[in-house]
Amino acid sequence: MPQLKSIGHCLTCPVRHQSIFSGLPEESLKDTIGDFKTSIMVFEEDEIIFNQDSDSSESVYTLRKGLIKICKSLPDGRIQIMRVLVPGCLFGIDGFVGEAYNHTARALTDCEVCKLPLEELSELRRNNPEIDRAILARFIKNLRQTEDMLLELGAKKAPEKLATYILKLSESYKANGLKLSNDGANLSNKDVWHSLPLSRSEIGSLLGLTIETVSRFFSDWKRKGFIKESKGNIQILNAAGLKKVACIDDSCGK
Amino acid sequence: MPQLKSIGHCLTCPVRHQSIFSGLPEESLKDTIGDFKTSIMVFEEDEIIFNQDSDSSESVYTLRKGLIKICKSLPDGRIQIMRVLVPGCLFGIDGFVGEAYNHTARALTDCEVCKLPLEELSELRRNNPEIDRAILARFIKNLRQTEDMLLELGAKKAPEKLATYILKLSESYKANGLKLSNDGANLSNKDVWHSLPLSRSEIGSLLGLTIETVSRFFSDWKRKGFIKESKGNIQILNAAGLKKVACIDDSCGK
DNA sequence: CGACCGATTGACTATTTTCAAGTGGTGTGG
DNA sequence: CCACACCACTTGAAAATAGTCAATCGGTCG
Repeated sequence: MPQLKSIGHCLTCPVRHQSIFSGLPEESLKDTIGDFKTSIMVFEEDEIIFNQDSDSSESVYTLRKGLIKICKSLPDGRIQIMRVLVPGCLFGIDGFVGEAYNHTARALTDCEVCKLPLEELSELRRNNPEIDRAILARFIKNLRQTEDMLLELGAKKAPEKLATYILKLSESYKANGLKLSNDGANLSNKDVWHSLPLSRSEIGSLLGLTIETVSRFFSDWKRKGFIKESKGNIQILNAAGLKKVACIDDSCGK
Repeated sequence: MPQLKSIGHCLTCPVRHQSIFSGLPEESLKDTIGDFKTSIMVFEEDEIIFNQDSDSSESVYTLRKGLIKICKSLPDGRIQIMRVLVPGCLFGIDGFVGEAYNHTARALTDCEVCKLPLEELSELRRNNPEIDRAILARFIKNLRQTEDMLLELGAKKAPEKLATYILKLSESYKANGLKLSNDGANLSNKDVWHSLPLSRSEIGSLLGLTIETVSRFFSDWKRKGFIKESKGNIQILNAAGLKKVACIDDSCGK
């Protein structure tokens, strides 16, 4: 069951510097959003934060801890994952037009979420150009990512989609300096492992493929020495090889 | 060649009531945006309004006349159409973060476009809650449509995609009361024809299919009496049949 | 130990693409 | 006015791609 953990305090928020309030200097933070009350909620793995169609959108959320998947589904039950949220992500921004959410948010791992009442955030936005810009920027980034994904799904073949996914995953780890989990002993410092946030079946659901297709190409690339995998972590051994498969630059069969 | 036609006048704009200024009452329109200069530009079929990556975004556009396709492409030349704009649509809103556009806008037919300098629109937005809301609402609608499309491309099979496309096209004609072109003589008043804005190849590019696949299912449905086609116009004879194929409600194999 | 679950693998099938040939309408030039 | 080229679309046959079904592996947990 989702649970209210506490009232949020922006000053001590673990994702303060990734949040939409990151543009505000420490000293004005309190004045600006001092009386702005947010609820920290805790969700367990697989619990739903909000639901496509059925939930009406009265809140906007920021992910503090854990991972969340944003999904849509067809009447017969097929599921498409639209994107995966990492700590700092703003979501549920659909709400600004005050209808139902257009998608479902579901906890991929146990997680912690900061819930912002839509009304108050709107006002905050009106009075703070910084915050307004931050929200808008996220909006646009979100739209761009969704468009990029549309190209992936519409134009690419299975191996291209998969290779692109692995490479982008790795990119995003590098960019955010996220946890690179070394699982112990005999690693050179050039060995960079990334934890795979999604199961095979979820990767399939993200890329419009079946679990078997995902598995086959991964196996293939392991045999070819492109990647290595161990306990939910993945290592890219031959990025150039993957890039050639992925069709992300001119190295693909132009 | 794209050509400057004239300076825009919002009061006499053909899409004034679909535009982001539609919320402003006639009398305040002049005061609010009186000194706000826009350029009306004319593009011929297939000309590019702006280009993915190469063009930096300094303007936002409203389509006044004609149709535009928003596309992205892969390095090897494959093209994905993201959406098709109809008169009144705002586009190029990427620009609010001031980077390159994330996609290419290309004239599907000869068309007329109103170009709004980004700077001025931003200011206008700051000072007019109405306009701000209108822009935000379009943003969200755009994001939702893109997400919906992601589900179409990721989760559906060819016939489902195609049937959905035809049905949605018909819906949007009904919703907007757009031109239903009767091509002449012996039509009962129940015969509603919709002009098909896209060629077979473009439909394929929108749905991630080849031209042949599109053609085959259309032929199939003509034989089955689901649809009829004549000179670029299409008529739905059996919506229920198409819906069953489309997987848009519970009638699909749940 | 045994049950369970995610992942892998193989064999087969279905779907979609590719390649190639043909159709039909439109417009141009002789 | 006809012949011709051109273009979008259609159709068929073969090939590639991805999905389905089923058996199996390997790890984890009670």
